[in-house]
Amino acid sequence: MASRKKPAKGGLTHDELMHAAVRPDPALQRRSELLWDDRTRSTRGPKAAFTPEHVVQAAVKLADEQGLGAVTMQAVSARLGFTTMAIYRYFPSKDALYDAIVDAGMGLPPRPSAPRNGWRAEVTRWAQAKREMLCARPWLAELPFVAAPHGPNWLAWLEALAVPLSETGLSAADLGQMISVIDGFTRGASDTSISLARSRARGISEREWAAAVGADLGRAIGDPRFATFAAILTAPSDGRPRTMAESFDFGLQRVLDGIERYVTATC
Amino acid sequence: MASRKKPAKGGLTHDELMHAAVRPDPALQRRSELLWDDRTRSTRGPKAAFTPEHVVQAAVKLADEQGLGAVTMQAVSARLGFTTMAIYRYFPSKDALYDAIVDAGMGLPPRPSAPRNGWRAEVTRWAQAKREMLCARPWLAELPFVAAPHGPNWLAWLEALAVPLSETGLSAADLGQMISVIDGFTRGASDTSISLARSRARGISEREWAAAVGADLGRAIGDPRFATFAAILTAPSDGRPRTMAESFDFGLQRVLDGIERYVTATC
DNA sequence: CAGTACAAGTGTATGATATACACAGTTTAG
DNA sequence: CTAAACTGTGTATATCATACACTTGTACTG
Repeated sequence: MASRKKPAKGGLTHDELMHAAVRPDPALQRRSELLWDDRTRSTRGPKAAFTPEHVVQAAVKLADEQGLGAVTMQAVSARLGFTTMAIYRYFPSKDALYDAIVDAGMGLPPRPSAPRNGWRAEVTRWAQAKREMLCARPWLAELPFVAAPHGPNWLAWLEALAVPLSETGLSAADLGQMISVIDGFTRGASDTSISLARSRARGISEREWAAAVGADLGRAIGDPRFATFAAILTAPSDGRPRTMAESFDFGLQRVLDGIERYVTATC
Repeated sequence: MASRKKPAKGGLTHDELMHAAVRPDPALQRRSELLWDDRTRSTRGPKAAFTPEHVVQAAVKLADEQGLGAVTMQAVSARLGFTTMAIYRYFPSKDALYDAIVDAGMGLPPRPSAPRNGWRAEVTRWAQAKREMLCARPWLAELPFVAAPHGPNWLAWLEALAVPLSETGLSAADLGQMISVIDGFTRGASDTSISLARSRARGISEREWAAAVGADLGRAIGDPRFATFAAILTAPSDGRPRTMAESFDFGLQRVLDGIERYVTATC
């Protein structure tokens, strides 16, 4: 019973987070190490029939094909042709396996485009790629993303964003802020598309999904509590309907406008 | 086995979503109705010992105190003093209960401030309030938010954002876009704070949490693959460390700058 | 007023799941 | 050669969601 009612705006600063170097508690430490360590194989005992990598791949495939719910220890081991408990030789718990498939599922970010087009174009490419990655693996968003240890692929995505952003000439502190802004926007603004992708993976058609969401939103129409929002919903289209990808790009450009203004004012 | 590999950028437009009025599939429809219907009590049979509202409150309290994992049908019913199966008289499944606690957990948005301060100030207030709400109930972000039916509180938050935004004079279509931008940013940019809040609810101290995350990020330092990002991490502080709330506000102002620029250019 | 149809809470059963634990077989350091 | 260390297996347990049948209470119907 660990009830805490304190508001979450404690005094923790960005610096304190960024520069923390203390050893974390052993359990988390262990989970993190599984993402990084070389799994140096000690010599004795029988050769392992497979590697943690195989386990992760099997789990990712299951999640891709049948959703995160299908990723059970039994299903993963069956997929590998072994009994349930065999997996525990490679991952100490299901949570540890989840950590691993989060990082593996993210994959690597796209390579920077050959002739550098300026930071805005590169950042746009990055955000689109990240959004597409999230939509291609909608189960990633079902996991408590940020809570999981940040593995190598995770860092690779951040690096791929940091590189073009650095061209702006902003200070390191400001760059850190802008990374948060862009990454946060990208994740948050992809949610609806992710939801659609998840439904699709479950065999629900786009039409059915839109009908369900539309019906929910439609409850606002006629309800005086939601008059303004309803007016936005029911307004006649302005003639150029947008796909979700186009909507995302539109929003992204607004965000980048804001960043650009800061860059111009600062540098 | 419903494997789909198609990229998620299908042709679904914002309009098609917004104006969908078809009836959704019956299961989803049922779940949605539980959030809205008046639960008109039919006359026969014994009086119900409690109401769905009681169930939801018990579940929310459990989640607040011990995390989402503590919300089991058994725990909720025990909290109400009844046997496990009693709950099924009120909610047909755990998913339906989850839908209900998502909406209940969001609560109502803050009332608009008495003297209108202009859309920017109001939107800022809104985003801060939403962020604080998410941090106060970090378990909300563990649920597949957007996938759940959108209940009355959900719509109330959207309405509370739509009202000040309408002052900008943007078209309905653009307003819809801006709502997505702001809401998406707010959710995405709160993730780190939410993660911290969740750890705190589990009894992990701020210091321990920072140590764990810091250790993960610290792996980038010295690794040539993440040189740029590492440089940002290790750069000396610029003298004014920021709390997470302050970081959020900074990012929010950049986003609003971008929106403002569009407003100025358009209206 | 009688009785019956329906509703509410209960008890028990089932199947899925994570994971602890002890075991048997395997390989190699010493 | 032998024992230590490791591998996969089999079995057991605890926790859940949830189906189903049952008992009891209530108020509408005749």
